[in-house]
Amino acid sequence: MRERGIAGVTVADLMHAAGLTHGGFYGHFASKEALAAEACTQAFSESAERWRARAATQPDTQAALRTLIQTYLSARTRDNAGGSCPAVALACDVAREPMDSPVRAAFRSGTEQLIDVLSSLQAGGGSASHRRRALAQLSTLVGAMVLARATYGTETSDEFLRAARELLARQLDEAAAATRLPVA
Amino acid sequence: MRERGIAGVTVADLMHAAGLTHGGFYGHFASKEALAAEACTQAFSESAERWRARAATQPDTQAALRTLIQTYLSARTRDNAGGSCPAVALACDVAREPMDSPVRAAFRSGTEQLIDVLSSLQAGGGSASHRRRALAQLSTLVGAMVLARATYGTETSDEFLRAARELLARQLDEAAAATRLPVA
DNA sequence: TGTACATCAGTGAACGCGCGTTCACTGATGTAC
DNA sequence: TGTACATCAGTGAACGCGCGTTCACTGATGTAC
Repeated sequence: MRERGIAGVTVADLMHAAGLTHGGFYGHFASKEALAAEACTQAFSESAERWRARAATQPDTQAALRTLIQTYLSARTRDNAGGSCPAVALACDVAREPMDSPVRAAFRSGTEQLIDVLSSLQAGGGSASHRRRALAQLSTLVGAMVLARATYGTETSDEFLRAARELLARQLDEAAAATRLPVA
Repeated sequence: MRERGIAGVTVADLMHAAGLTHGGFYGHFASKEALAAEACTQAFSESAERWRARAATQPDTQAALRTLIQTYLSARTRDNAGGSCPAVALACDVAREPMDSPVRAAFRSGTEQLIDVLSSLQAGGGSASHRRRALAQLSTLVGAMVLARATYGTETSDEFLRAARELLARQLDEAAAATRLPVA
């Protein structure tokens, strides 16, 4: 679903992939929409968990954040739409869902999870500033990936990833410098 | 089409909006896909032209860039999906199009137009650095807008816009300072 | 252990709907005489 | 000016297809006696 979008996956496809026939679907889910919402929730949880797990292997939060950025904005992630961040894959779909859609709700809380993980990796400053930086970083991450995917196959695609990586890295350098020399 | 996505608009809708019946569509376009490509091209041109026109009313490129960022990342733009940046509205759709799709090609060259306008508003450094900064800025702009639209109706939606605005503004301040005091 | 029955996940044909596309036709417009 | 004809944008019924959803049915599993 992350790869092809919600509308791009049919109930028959899904059931076939599960080794079943399409008729049995409604024994498991009330509707395709209900499944989409659950899939969305799960994809975000998995993503957030993976971020946390990878961060735990790093010496400090700064290194963790840098690694996350490098991994996220890689050609490998770009080319693997099916297994990567649901925020990128589903954001546009969700933006067009009706306001009361369960998929929308799932996206909302999923996004908050990612923001929380990113916030927890910020250094220096209070929690409000952590959240602000996390939101800005997530925007850049998601934007660069969306644009890199849309321009896939061109040089510009790689350039988007590289430019965003550099921007975020430079920003971290400056934040680190500011922490070491406060108000200097 | 920007508002509802390519698949979200039917040929009958379009023709009805034009005051005609759906049958006549194929007298104007070879297929729905052909129309989508043309609409994409036009939307990007219009967007780039509007950016250029607004920039021309500003005292300098720095002011123009700041104005562009403030206007782009406003609640007004977020709520007006139909009339705003096609990069945001169509990126996800395009990412799922086949590689040889005419819509993809239109998106590609449209994106280059926006990059060129943004590049032309950068101050200091060479053209390679201008392009790099433009790419990073566009990533942040698009990402923040996509996420703000997907989380529409929550406080987080506004926070995305604000955080991205602040990030980009701070970045411009630093670039300006670096230009005034080079290698100081 | 053996038999009858209830349960229920899964089956696959069928339904209804909406969409992109086609096509025979219409009727207004412009042109040739 | 008037008449016959060609052109062609637009019409709207129809087609084919794919999809979400329903439903009567099957057949394996577990339970009660």
